[in-house]
Amino acid sequence: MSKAQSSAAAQKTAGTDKREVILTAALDLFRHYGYRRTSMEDIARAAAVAKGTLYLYFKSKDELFEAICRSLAEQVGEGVARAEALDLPLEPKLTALMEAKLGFVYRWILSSPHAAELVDSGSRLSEDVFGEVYDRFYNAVRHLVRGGVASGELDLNAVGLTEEATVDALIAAAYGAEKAPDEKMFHARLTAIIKLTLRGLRA
Amino acid sequence: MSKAQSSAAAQKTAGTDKREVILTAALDLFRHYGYRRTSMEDIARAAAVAKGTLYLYFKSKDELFEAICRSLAEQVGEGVARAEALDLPLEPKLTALMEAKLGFVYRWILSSPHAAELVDSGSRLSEDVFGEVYDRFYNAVRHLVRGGVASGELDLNAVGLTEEATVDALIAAAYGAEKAPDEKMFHARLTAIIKLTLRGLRA
Amino acid sequence: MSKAQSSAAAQKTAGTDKREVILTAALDLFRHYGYRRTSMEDIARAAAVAKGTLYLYFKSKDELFEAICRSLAEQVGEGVARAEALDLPLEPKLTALMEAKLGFVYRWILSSPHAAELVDSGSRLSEDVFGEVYDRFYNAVRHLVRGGVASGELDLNAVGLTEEATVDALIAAAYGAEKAPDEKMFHARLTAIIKLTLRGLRA
Amino acid sequence: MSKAQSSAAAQKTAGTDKREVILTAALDLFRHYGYRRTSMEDIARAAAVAKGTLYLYFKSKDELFEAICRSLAEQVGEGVARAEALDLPLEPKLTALMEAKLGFVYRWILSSPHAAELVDSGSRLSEDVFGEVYDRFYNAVRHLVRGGVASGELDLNAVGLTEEATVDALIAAAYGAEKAPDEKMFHARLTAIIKLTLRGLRA
DNA sequence: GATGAATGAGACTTCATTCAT
DNA sequence: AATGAATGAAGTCTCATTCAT
Repeated sequence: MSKAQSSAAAQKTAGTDKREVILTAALDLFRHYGYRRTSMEDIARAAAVAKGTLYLYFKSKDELFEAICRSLAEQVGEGVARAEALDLPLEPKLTALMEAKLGFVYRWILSSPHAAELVDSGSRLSEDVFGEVYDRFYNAVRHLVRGGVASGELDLNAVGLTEEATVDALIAAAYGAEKAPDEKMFHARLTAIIKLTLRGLRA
Repeated sequence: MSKAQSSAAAQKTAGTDKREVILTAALDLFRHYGYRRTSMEDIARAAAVAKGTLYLYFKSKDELFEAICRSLAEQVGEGVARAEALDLPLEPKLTALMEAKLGFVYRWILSSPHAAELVDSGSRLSEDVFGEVYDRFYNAVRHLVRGGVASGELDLNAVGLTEEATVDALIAAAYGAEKAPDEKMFHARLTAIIKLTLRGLRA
Repeated sequence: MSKAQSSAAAQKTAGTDKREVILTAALDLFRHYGYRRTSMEDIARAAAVAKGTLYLYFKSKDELFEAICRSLAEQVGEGVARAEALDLPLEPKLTALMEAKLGFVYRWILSSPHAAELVDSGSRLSEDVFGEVYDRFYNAVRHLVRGGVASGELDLNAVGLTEEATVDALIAAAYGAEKAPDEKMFHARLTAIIKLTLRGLRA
Repeated sequence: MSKAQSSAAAQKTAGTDKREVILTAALDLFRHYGYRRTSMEDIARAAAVAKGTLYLYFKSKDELFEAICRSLAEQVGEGVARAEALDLPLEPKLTALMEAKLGFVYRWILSSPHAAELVDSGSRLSEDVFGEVYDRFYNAVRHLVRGGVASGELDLNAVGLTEEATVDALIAAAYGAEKAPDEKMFHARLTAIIKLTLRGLRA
C-alpha cells in the first residue's frame, strides 16, 4: 500500500473513529457517573477532543445520548435476529432469545450503578429507538409459544391464560432477572425463571 | 391546659405537620417531574413555605429525598408484616406478599414517568433504607416456600433448584411485573407470573 | 427615628436600590461597550452583586435591556408631558417639545458610541415600549402645527404639504440633529433646523 | 493563448469573482440577519465556499465587514460625483446630491431591519472609510449654498446662521429622512425637508 | 422557627479562527 | 488556492445552599 493510500485510509478511519471514540467515551462515563453527573467537558476530555468537537458530531448532549441508544438498540436487534435464526428446541431457544435481548441490555446498561437514570433519560426515546427491536423480540417469543402449543408441548389452558397474556408474563418474568447484582446472578436467575415459567406452561 | 402548653403543642404539631407537608409535596413533584427537574424552589412553593425552611427540616435535597424513601420503606414494611400475618393457602398468600411489597412500590414510584430516575436517585440508599424491608420480605417468601415443600405441595427437585435459588427466582420473576404500563396490567402480570412460577414448582 | 425604623427604611431602600443599581450599571456599560460586548458578568461586577442576582430581578439579558428602555421611555414621556403643558409661542414651544423628546434620547442613548447597536437591540421593543411616547409626541407637534395654521402664522399651502406630511417632515428633520457628535452641536443643529423648517412654513 | 495562460486568467478571474461573491453574500446576510447573528459559517455557505476560504480573502469577520463598507463608500462617492457634475438649479441639484448620498445608504443599509447594528459595527470605520466621501459631499453642498448666496437666491442672515451652520443644518435635516419605514416615504420626506429648509433660507 | 434575597460554581452551547491536508 | 475538522474562550442561565433579619 502506498503512503498516500495508507494516509487516506488512516484519515478516513480517524474521521469515522472520532465519532465512535466519543460514543464509547460517553457511554463509559454515563455508566460510571450517570447522565447528569457527566458533563460535556468530561466527555470531551475522555475522548481527547475539544468540547466544541462534540458538537460537530452531535447537536446536543441529548442527541449524543440518543445516538448511544440507537447504537445499542441496533446491536440488540442484531442479536435477537441471530437468536431467531437458531434451530433449537423450545427452552434453549427461548433462553437464547432472552439472552440476546435482556443479556445485552444488562451488560451495557443495567450493570451500571446508574442504570435507572440512563433508562429514564432514554425513556422518551424508548418508543422510537427501542420500539422496533422490542416488537421483533415480542413476536419471536410469541411465535415460539404458538409453536409450543401447536406441538402439544405447552398448554395454556392449564393456567387459564390467553396467548398474549402468556407471552406478556413470560417476558415480564424474565425482565425480573435484570435486577441481579452481577452478570452471573443475572444468568442464573434468567435460567431459573425460564425453567420455572415454562414448566408452569407444560402440558 | 395552660396557654403556654397549648401553644407549645400547637407549635409542635405545626412543626410536625410542616415536615409532612414538605414530604408530601416533594414526593408529588418528584413523581410528576423527576428528581432533577424538581427544584427546591418548586418544593417550597408547593409546600407553601420559604425555601430556607426546607433546610430547617432536611439538610439537603438528597436528604429530603432520603426521608421520602424512609417513609415509603416504613409503609412497605408495615404492609409486608400485615400480609405475613394472614392465614391463607400458598398461592393467595404469596400473592398477598408480592402485592404488599411490589404493589406499594409500583403505586408510589414505578407508576411515575420518572420512576427510573427516582429509583436511581435512591439507589445508594437502597441498602440502608430498603434493605431491612427487603430482608423481611425475602424471609417471608422463603418461609412460604419451605412450608410448601414441607407440605408436599412444592417440589424443588423437579426443576433442580435450591431453596435459595427458588426464592430468588420467584421474587425476581414477580419484579418483572413492575414494568407494566398501568396498575391493572401490573396486577394481571403479577398474578400470571405467580401462577406460572408456582405451577412450575408444583410436585 | 428609632433604630428599627431606620433599619427597615434602609432595607427597603436597599431592596429598591438594587434593581436601580443594576439598571444604572447596565445602562452605563451598554453605553460604553455596546450590548453584546457587555456580559452579564460585567454587569454583575459593576453593580457589585453576584451573577445570579441579576436573574432575580430580570429574567434574561434581553429583559434587563427592555427594563432600561421602559425606564427611559417613561422619563421621555414625562418630559414631553411637561413640555406640552408649557404656555409658549410656536417656535419656543416646538423647540421645548423636540428637546424633551430628542434631547433626552440623545443624552442617554445616542451620545454613546454604540448608540446604533442599542437602538437595534431595542428595535423590536420600539413598538411596545416607545410607541406610546411617540404617539403623544407626534400629536403634540400636530396640535402645535394646527394652531399655527389657525392663527395664520403658518401656511402649509406655500410648500404644498398636507398637515400630516408637514408634521412628518418637521419631526424627521429634527431627528437629523441626533447624529451630532456632542450635545452642544446637537442643540445648535436642532435649533437651526427648527428655525429653518419653521421659517419655511411661515406665511 | 496558451493553456497555462488561460488557466491562470481563469483562476485570477475566479479568484476575483470569489471575493465579490463573498462580499455580496455577506452584505445580503448582514442586511437580513444583522452582523452578530450572521456567522462566518453562514457566509461561507451562502457564498458556496469553505469557511477557511473566507480567511484567504479577509483577515477576519471585521475586515470582511470593512471591505463591504469600502465598497459601498466607493459607490456612494461615485454617485455624489455624478450628482456634482449635473448642471441644475439649486433645489433639484441639492435633491440630487442628497439622493446620491442618503438614498444609496438608505437602500443598502438603512432599509435593513438591522440597520442600526450595521451602522454600529461600522462606526469605528466611519472616519476612515466614509470620511472622504462625506467630505466630498459636504463640500458639494457648501458650494451649492455659497452659490445660492452669491446669486441672491439664499439669505443666511434672515435666519442668522453662518455658512457652515447652514450647511450642517441642511444636511442634518435631510438625514432625518433616513428613519423612514420604506423607500417611498424616504423620498417623500427627503423632498419635503429640502423644500422646507430651502424655503427657510430663501431671501 | 421562618424567611427569601443573595450567592457562585458549573452546565450547555456558539462561533471566530487556525492549520494539516 | 481551497478545504473543513478541530479548537477553546466566552457567554447566558440554573439552582442548591447560606445567612442576616
